[in-house]
Amino acid sequence: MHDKLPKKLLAPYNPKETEEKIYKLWEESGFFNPDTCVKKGVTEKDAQTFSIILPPPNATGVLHLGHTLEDSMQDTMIRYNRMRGRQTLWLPGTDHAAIATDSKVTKMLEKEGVKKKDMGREKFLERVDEFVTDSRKTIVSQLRKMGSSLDWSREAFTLDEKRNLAVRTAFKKMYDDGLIYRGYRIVNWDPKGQTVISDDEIVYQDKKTKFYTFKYGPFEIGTTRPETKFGDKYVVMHPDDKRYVKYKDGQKIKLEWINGEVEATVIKDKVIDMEFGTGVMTITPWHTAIDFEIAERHKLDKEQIIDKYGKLLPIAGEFAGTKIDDAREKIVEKLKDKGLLVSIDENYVNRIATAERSGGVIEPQIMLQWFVDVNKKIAARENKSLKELMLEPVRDGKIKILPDHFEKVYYNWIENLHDWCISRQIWYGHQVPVWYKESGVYVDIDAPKGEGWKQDPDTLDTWFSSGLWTFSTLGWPDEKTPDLKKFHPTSVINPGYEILFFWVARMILMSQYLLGEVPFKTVYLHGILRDAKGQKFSKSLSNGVDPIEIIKEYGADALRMSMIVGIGPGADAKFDIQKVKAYSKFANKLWNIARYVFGVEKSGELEKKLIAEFNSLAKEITLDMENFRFYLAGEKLYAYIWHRLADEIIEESKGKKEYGATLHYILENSLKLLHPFMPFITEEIWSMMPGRKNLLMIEKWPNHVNK
RNA sequence: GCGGGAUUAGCUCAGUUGGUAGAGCAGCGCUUUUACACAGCGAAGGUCGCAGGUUCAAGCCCUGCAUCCCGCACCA
Repeated sequence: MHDKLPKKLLAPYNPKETEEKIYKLWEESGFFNPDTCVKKGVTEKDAQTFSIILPPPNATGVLHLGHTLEDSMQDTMIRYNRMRGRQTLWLPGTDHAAIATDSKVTKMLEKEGVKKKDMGREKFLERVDEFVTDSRKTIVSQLRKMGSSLDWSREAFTLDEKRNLAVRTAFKKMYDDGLIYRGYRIVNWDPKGQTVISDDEIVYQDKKTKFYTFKYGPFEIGTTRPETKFGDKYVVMHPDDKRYVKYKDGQKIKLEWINGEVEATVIKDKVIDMEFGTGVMTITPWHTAIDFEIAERHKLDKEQIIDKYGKLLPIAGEFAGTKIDDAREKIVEKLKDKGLLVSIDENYVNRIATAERSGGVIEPQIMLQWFVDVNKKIAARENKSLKELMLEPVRDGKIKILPDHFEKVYYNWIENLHDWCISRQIWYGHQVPVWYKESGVYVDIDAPKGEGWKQDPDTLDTWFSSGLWTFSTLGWPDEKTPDLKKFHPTSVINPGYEILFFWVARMILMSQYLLGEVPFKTVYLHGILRDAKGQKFSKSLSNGVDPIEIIKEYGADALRMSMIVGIGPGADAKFDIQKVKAYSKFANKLWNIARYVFGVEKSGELEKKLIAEFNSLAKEITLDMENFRFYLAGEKLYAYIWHRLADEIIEESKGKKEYGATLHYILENSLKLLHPFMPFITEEIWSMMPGRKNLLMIEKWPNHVNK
């Protein structure tokens, strides 16, 4: 009975021999490109569209296991929708990831003993480009190994020429509308990375810090940072604090301080917490955000104490030029000698702000930077602010966030949102499209004509360009491209929840403002993939797993299934190789089912009961697919194919010839339902099926379940 | 402080609108009877964190509590 069967079907399933070959077949068919599908009559010209823009992986290195979670999910959606006959586009790209890449290459150079500054901007950028080109190649090849049916003809990069034009156009428009401004604000300065970063790029760490209490004239003040206290000449308390009623707002008091006598001014402000410490504090407006606000409110002087490198300025007198960490104890010593030290609390826990990328301790500074105003009313958008433009589509359901509790998290974030600092003092990225000449400032898409104009050396926050991603990839700023009309707003975006604010929010901002429409209809968030112990994958733990190694051993299909089944939307997942193993066994099971069924003659009537049972399963699965319940659909298919079809239906059919047609029917349609999940093996079996014409990837999803 | 989540079999996790608890892995017994030992059959294993409430019916809804996790925030 095995005479007619292909030889390879007689051996256990071997994904290694199959997957590369199959991917090539798909790619050569051109069906990853929706235009080709229409041209070749696979998809109707006026069919509904379905589009996903791939969250562009950072071009800082290779893909890790976490990416495969995303790839599996999206390819499953894409393949399902393609089979449903929709014009389906999955657009690939990579992210230049400005700060991350800049600091990575800087570190590589340091290892070689080369200093970035000696190299110069141009040479450094050449070196970064080399590195990035390499990374991008690796990433693309990894995406192919996962079986991702991405339309490579549309591949984009967040820092290529087209995207740069989009960035400059967006900047210019926002500047003209008064949404982008340049100003002196208190910003997060990273002394280690020598750049400003946004609020979202800060990581807070709890750290035991000494909490000092000093005598300050008639008051006692608390601080964790004595080294900032040189310039303190305002002493602030709550207007309702009964302990200090005899001191009046504006009253001047002479007192002895670190470097001699100073004249302090009493300020009354409600921001003070009477319960904390002594209820009195002095302020350092240049280096603390809240102090800055108090100073603004009361129009007080602001003095810089610490420079860009974390060293004390001449205002510190004898301590000038000392690094702040070295100065601290010495200053405390001096105050102690002067009899001004009251107490030291050794167990105080402070929240230290550090830079996400460099790890440097943030030193707030007042600096001239570029900002996006999130509160300004925009005439062209019905006088709504960017904040409102971000809130509205989620509030009124134009954008659905899954799982939906993240909608609350999103609102909470927007309510606390401050102006977005977009300029960075690094070299790699989109350079700010602003030119200066003496007192002249020129903002435009292209450089001004004439001599002597110098471009702003700063680059833009990487998320500024990522914010444009859903439409900059489809042709914008050219608003008439067929792609933009057809595929925007996109159907789904599928990032991890950790970039809901960084990215998803910024895309909504940009799209709402620049296009007046949402960037996507559904945000399907996924969780973080952790190791078997529940730890994050990280280099310092060296617990990384190379997805390519897993694919080599178990096949991409098995890896994909393990990334989908049992992982609910937004849920973190622990990676266990046992799960991959289990699905590689499932692949083999399917292989054996095919061997058996292909050996049975396709005869007899369809068994009504079995067909009805299968069709109702297909219907259920279709519903699950439409409602983003892939984790359920995959599990149901697994259970049906193994424990119903193989264990029961096939067993009962043995020795009964009339089951042939039924078995063929069920197998054929099971392959279709399973294809979005396990594309390689299903396509391979399909290719061996007698009488098959097309690739499985463009077969129609079982019809009878369509409404 | 504000906000969100988790708590289900030894482990990892599902459980779609409330209707007699599920999977994978591990583990136990049997089976080498061929589509498949990358297998089959069978058994075992859960007071669904705790305490109330709503309901004919609750893992699922409501209230409170406990433990853990994660965001956000200008406590010096």
